[in-house]
Amino acid sequence: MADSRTSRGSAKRDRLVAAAVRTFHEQGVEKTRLADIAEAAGVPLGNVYYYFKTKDQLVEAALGSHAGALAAHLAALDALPAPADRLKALVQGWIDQSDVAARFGCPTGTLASELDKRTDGLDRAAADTMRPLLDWLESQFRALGRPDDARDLAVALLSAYQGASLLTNTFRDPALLETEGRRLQSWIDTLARPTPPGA
Amino acid sequence: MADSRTSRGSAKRDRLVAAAVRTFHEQGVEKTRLADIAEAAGVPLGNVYYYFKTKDQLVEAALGSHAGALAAHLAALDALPAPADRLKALVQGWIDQSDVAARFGCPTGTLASELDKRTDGLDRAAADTMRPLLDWLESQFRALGRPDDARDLAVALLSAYQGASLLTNTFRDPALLETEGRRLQSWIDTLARPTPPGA
DNA sequence: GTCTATAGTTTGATAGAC
DNA sequence: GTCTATCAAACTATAGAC
Repeated sequence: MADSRTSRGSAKRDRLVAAAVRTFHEQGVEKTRLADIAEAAGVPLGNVYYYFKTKDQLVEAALGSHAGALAAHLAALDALPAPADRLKALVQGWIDQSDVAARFGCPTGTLASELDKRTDGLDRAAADTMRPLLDWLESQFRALGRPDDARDLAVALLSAYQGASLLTNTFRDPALLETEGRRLQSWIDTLARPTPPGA
Repeated sequence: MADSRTSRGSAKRDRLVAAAVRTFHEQGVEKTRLADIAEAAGVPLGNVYYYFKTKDQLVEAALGSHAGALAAHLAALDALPAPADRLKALVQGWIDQSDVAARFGCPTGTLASELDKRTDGLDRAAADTMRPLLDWLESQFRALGRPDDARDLAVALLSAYQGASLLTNTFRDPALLETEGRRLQSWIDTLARPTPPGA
């Protein structure tokens, strides 16, 4: 029968990756045991090793999943005609996820923060996952008529989100991210005109 | 001879706390073994348990150390006459630490991010460490003539720093935090006048 | 390809001599 | 108060039957 194989593996492999993404987000990489992922995916522990030789390979697969979801989301936003609307829609997505952020933080950000502590090759992988978003933001600010400081504004916007996610998580208060998100949306509106960047 | 006892213990205990703060920052809590802290403090492993019954007690002590250092720093900033100068001096301190942030992130922020993943009591302790800073920021914005949105501006400023630290760490690039810090300093300057918040 | 059982390590914590 | 030796639990990873 027609199974749902991807280019890299089976449906069971996909279940394992999805379970890894979810469990790493909720518990962190270090506190997550392979048995947790196996259980979440409904797969016996020993069988995990048929698809992933090491725990690190599951971390890499989780990063790849994040990168794919991000690329798909940005492609959807590109359908909007105005760059300011694209940026504000992105921020709206963050606001809509504020409850998740309050409980577990930003999925990509908390993963990056944890991987940054490592000294093996995986500490640079987080940067590769986040760079496309930063590049996309920069291109939007450029289209918005801010070619000179587009990169700085991209860093400022992504920083504001990552920091607000951290505070929202630490204080378990979704309102922090919601308020900051609305502030960022009106800040984006002011940027179309050549006024100093602000919020 | 006169030893340097604190209210809670001996000089050796202080060395252990200092080593814990440093090692947790550089390696993260989960990846740090008690043997790492013992070695960094020059104390045999078994002796650690005379001062701290569990690893979690060392985490609590590290949080307390962060809280104390923060309180001392804010008290020093209070000597400055103008609230805008206090805020900009705080940001300057962040800029001056950008090299450390590039390598290990914000000491308090990365610790909070990691503790947020826990479900025991320690996940709320990070909030207690960060709240005094948020309260201090709020009082500064209030003194700056922004009583209505002082709390939101405090969240915005601390978020910007925490997020910039995360990006700086992820991309191993101190320039990100430096540029964002300067942007925040000029943003603070614009806030004294009743213009919309921005940077 | 799938799964059970278990080997091999690591590590938090303790016992007990000094 | 200090330190060595070691236990017990947890966890990654593998062997090998099916």
